[in-house]
Amino acid sequence: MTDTSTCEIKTKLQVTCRNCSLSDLCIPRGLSQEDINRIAHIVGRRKTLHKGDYLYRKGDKFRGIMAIKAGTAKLLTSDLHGNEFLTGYLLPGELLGFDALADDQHSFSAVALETLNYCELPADQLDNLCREVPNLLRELFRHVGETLASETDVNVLTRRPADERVAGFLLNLSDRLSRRGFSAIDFKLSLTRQEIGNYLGLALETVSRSLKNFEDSGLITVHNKLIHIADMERLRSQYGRH
Amino acid sequence: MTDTSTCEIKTKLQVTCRNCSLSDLCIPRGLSQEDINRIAHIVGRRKTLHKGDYLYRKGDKFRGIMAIKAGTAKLLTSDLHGNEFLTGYLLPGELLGFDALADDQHSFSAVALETLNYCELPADQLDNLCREVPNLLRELFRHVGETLASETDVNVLTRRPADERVAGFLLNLSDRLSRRGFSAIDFKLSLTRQEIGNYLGLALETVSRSLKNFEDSGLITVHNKLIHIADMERLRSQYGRH
DNA sequence: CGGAAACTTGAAACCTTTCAAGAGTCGTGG
DNA sequence: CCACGACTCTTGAAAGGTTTCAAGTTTCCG
Repeated sequence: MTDTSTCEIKTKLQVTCRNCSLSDLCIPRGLSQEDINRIAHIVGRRKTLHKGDYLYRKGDKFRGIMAIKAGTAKLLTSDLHGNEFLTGYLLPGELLGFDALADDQHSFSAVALETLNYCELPADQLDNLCREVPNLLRELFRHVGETLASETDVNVLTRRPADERVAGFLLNLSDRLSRRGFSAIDFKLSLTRQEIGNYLGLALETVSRSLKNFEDSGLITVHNKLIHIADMERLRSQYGRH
Repeated sequence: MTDTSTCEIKTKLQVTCRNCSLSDLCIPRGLSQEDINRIAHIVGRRKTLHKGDYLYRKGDKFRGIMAIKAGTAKLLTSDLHGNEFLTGYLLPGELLGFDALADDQHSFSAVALETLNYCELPADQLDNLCREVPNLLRELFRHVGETLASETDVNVLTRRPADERVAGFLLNLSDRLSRRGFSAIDFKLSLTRQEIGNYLGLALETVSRSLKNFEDSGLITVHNKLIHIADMERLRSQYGRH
């Protein structure tokens, strides 16, 4: 019993932004300790979802900005003909919800790719909070800007040949993971080949073949969803874009 | 002499947001008359550029948000290999500069495609102005959201076949023009086939062929850069996405 | 363990690009 | 005002990369 309650206290403590291991990564970067405290009691407690659960659905009213604490998510949208498009892949520490900024309702659906933890900055308190914490506004804008930039990256990437797209995808992932404290050379893809292909505008078979190419060239090793980057230098120089 | 000075006064009056013919379209939408007045004296006077002039260059420090009053502009970026990418095409009444939000320096270059008029909301006054005019903040966020949404649109579009991409480009243009009071069925492309192709991830010859296809099908007529949409219904139903 | 889903691999089909040549458009200067 | 040259656009044919189709293998999960 005491064990359980200790555990509960720990969990509660973890909920606050101040103690969050991701505090440098999601919103609070660039905010003072005082700022963070003020945000902490407004950010909702951490919530948990499971694989396939929706964080929100296309058309939903904007509820707030969400920060992924653990797990990954994908963003989906579709056109009239029923074609589905995977428009985003979110990692722990990344923010989502900006797709509702234009008209207050989401243009994407967000789906958990595995068990997922997140917390939320409620929309109805954003205004007040921004007034109280001036730096928060700048941080939010910066995040939207990053979202915009990453959208452009994919945009530019999909005008390149298949191998470059897949390599760009791996390098982008590697970069984002390492910035968040994960390994830059060993990671697991939560997306299927089909989903990666959808994201990059390629057939799933082409993704498979590109990965094979890289493996044959000694750039990476692939074990199903597990990727190991064996020669980052060469991968970058052959296929890198920045 | 009196004539000239009258003309000058007119020009000066036109400079303020209050009298701007685009007031419903750029920032002030959703702002009260009072709000607009407060913005008006901060927005710089209208500036003029000519074809090929830069509004800003990739790497430039963020100076502020710009609103195009007359003329069009393109957004360019490039990768390490020197490949250039056209990532945007801006019409009168549209805002640009958001590509500097992430790290305070522009990730695109913005180039005038013809004689261009614009005004500017200076970066160093954005904070103060947002404090004074609470609705402005929401408007700005809404605009960033729209920029994000249109980026996604292109993203999704470039995963479709060539004809659909070109049709989507025309429909998008038609829609944006009509929302700004221009004809939805007769308009001039300021971009070359090469640039359209770059924007859509197609060879310039493919753009030319797609336009030819539409013309042969009676959907549009083309006279060099002049486009006339002859059968909007069919164009939409065959190639539309929303 | 068994079935469904995911992945790999090969070959043919298809769409888009590339290459090439000619026609049209535009701006400038004689 | 016409001519010239540069740039843009069109059009055809061949080349090339990616997709589709198909079949077999592996992985995952109940």
